[in-house]
Amino acid sequence: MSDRPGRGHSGTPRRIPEATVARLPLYYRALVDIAEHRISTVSSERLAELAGVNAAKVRKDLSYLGSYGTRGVGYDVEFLLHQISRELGLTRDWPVAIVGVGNLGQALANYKGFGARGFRIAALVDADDDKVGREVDGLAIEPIRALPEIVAERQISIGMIATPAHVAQEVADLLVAAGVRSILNFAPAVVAVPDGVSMRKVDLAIELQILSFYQLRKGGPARRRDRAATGAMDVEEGLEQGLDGLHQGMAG
Amino acid sequence: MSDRPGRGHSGTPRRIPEATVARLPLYYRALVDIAEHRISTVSSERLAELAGVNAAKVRKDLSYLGSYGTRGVGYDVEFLLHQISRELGLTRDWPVAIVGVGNLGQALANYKGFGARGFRIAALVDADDDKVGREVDGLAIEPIRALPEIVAERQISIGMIATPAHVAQEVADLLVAAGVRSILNFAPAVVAVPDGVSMRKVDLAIELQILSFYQLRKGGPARRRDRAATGAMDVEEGLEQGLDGLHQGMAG
DNA sequence: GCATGTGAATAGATTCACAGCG
DNA sequence: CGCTGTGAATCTATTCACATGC
Repeated sequence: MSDRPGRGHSGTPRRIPEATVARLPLYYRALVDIAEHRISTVSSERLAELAGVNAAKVRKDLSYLGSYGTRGVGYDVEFLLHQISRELGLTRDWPVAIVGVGNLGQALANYKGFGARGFRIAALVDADDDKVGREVDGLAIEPIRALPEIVAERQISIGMIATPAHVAQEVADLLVAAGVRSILNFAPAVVAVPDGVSMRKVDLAIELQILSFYQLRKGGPARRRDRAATGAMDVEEGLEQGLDGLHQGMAG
Repeated sequence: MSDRPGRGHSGTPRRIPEATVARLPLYYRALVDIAEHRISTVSSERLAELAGVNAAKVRKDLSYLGSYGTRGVGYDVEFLLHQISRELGLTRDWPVAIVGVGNLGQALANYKGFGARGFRIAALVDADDDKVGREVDGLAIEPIRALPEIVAERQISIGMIATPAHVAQEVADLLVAAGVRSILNFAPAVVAVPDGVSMRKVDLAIELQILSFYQLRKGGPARRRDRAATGAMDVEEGLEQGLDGLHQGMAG
């Protein structure tokens, strides 16, 4: 935009737009899939398809990381995978602490899908002393007052808030005071953090309400008894078959 | 190319920007809190504080719904609450089906926090016949092949995908074929749906990777007292959030 | 020739700043 | 006055379209 961002591999710290950052994980996942199929090169078009975005966006996004493609050919899968991993910090270990070991906290603790790439649950913490000492997935629950030591000793970098909403802010404050600078909040509450601390939220109620908003504006609200005319949206393939692996492990 | 309210619709009077729609639930929640404190009027400034956004945004957002405020005074809490509820469809009942009753599916089924306003779990479905018949939170697990009847009879309007990633697309197709037009996907996979179907995703791995990206750029493993840097995210402005006593608890 | 990389054009969201009105 | 409502300005993101370079 103003000062030459560009060309270089010199130490220019390119500024990557937030929207792009949010899509890098999609490219990462798509590339992992592609790599597993032993495919060595991929076009922006194909990558876009697998990531569920459009090709122009892929090219623009990847161009922020550097010019890693080859004109007329595409992107080298392994190389691009490596670059994106590096940008996302997936080559490191990120110890995570979960605060609040209720239903959700336990589900998170059992979630195997994300331990895979560097995110490792290193602590389970709860304010309820009755829970302290119990094990979940091989990890003992610890008292929340031990947070400062836990964070320091295990170098916790990410805290997940899985408590009831009314203590979410309090927990966030404790995490920040203990030195955590990245927080993922699952509690349905607005939580403020100081500058320098990143905070993202996952809020089921909000998602449902957004869906409800749009559903309301579609043809007919759910009241419809006759699902009549929907023949149009039949999906062709016969999916009545297998569908085996639906069991266990949460999504992922 | 996925959701988006979209075309071919009878004349919608106002078009509400997507970003605004995504914030309405925040205002809704803040207003519920305010109402519980028996406060009858609220300014855009105060509402902004409680919702974690800024006042200009609140006013602009609310202006899309109509001019419901009073200059020099503020917004009538009850009235605004009613308007937003109506826009979000929270005055109706939205039966939800959860597909995939593993760890996450169960956590979702037990999650009491969202049942509060109209979202009611009306079906638990799984492909694993060993699970069929078992009860979770008083609701019996049913076979996925019964989906069409379940959706039709219980007027399911929202489907949640809580299966492993490799069957997510298949499940989405089944939901759509059964008549579901709003989907919330928890599986870490890109899922495509036809026009007219809304689909949102909640992806833990993506959130963690985004946090990891920004954490990497915060200059080192554990530094404190730092300003600048991040640039992109971090929560809106400082707000103190004074309300305590949110109701709805999540997780046990 | 062909797919990337990127300026330019467009669309969308946020913020500013102040007019308008109770 | 005080606070909403909103055009205008700004900033961010997406899309277009084509020159570029393998």
